[in-house]
Amino acid sequence: MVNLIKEIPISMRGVIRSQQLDPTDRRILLALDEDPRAPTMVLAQRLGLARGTVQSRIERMTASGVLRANSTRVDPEGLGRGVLAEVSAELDQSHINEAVAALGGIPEVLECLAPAGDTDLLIRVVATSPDDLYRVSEEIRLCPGIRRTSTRMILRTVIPYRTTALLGADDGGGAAPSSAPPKRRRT
Amino acid sequence: MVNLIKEIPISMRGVIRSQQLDPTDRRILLALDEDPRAPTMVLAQRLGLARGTVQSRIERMTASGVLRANSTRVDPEGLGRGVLAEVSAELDQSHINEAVAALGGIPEVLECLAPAGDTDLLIRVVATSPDDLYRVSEEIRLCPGIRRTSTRMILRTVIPYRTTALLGADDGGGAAPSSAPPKRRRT
DNA sequence: GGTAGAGTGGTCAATCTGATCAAAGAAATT
DNA sequence: AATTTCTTTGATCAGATTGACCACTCTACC
Repeated sequence: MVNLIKEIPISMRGVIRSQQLDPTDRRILLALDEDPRAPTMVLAQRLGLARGTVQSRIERMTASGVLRANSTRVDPEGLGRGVLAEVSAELDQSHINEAVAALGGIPEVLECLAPAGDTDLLIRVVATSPDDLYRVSEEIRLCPGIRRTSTRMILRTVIPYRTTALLGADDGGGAAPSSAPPKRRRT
Repeated sequence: MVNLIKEIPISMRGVIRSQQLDPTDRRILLALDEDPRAPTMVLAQRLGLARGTVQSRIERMTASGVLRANSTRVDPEGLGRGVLAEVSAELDQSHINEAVAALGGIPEVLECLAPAGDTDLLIRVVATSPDDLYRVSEEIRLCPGIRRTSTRMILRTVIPYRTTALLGADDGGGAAPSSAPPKRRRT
């Protein structure tokens, strides 16, 4: 087991994000779900906002990094990668950077997370077939710094990735959570 | 343990997708990473394609379901959900549909996968804090049909979700994998 | 009260759009 | 190989939209 927090310098999660989405941003994002390329004029009319507001909000969100690349919307199945799997990996402490760099060089590696607990990395991968998954898993296992891997194939996506419930959460403003414990009223 | 393949009717993965992205689609998607709302005129010029082609390709991809909702691009951290975790859950076979429906009703549940192996569901969740994560995990645990859960907090995103390597893979056409075993040449 | 930032509505020339068309090219079928 | 079907291309047009700019208003903060 290794401590990845200090050892891995490259991280999106470790970057302090200055932008929090306010209700207007979120309304805009929900509207963009209908048509991600809708003209700002149309969005403004639909949302009852000034056109300049919609424009500047979209620009700001785009510039701030709070939105991932558009290509993250692509279903890997559309690229012939119908098999999804999660690979757990234990790392060798002296080759952490090489391991991560090597993993980043494998196209089928979609994402790589460092969890608390009994494994060092959780790697989300895709493949064209179970046999191809074996190949990808081997490729991962042979990365420098990878000591041990375990592959778990995903049989079904029961609830596809979604954020609309978070965006639509009625929580009054900024980043306050909608599902926080209710405030106690004085009685 | 339960067999989720037959029991869960609602699934995106189970739907047969007719659209496979060809090299032109993929070039367009890579160009859209620079600016997801770039005018088709500009994209066409950059890609050396007719404007009508870009337009019809984007329309086709949009209509086919091969792209997820735009809101999936949102980093939950921008919504105050800075804590990410994976919850493993074992299900009670007689309440599977209720379990899934209940999970779908929890805004912090981003995604729900059914893996092969020793657990029934892998649930990706977010929360505002570790304490909030405890609350979310409890909410999940109390869903009908959930028999046992285990929560693993993600400490760091080592490689953020990305598909560009798959899109940019030089594999000649359609959905053929670029990292498939090389064809044996006759010698 | 003063200041800074955000939102509003308006303006303008340039750019873009959706829709349509005919022709050419590419792919699929017979 | 010939035929059919599909896709791409380039062109056209009136209307829509854009980026940039402006003055004004509103809101939040000091």
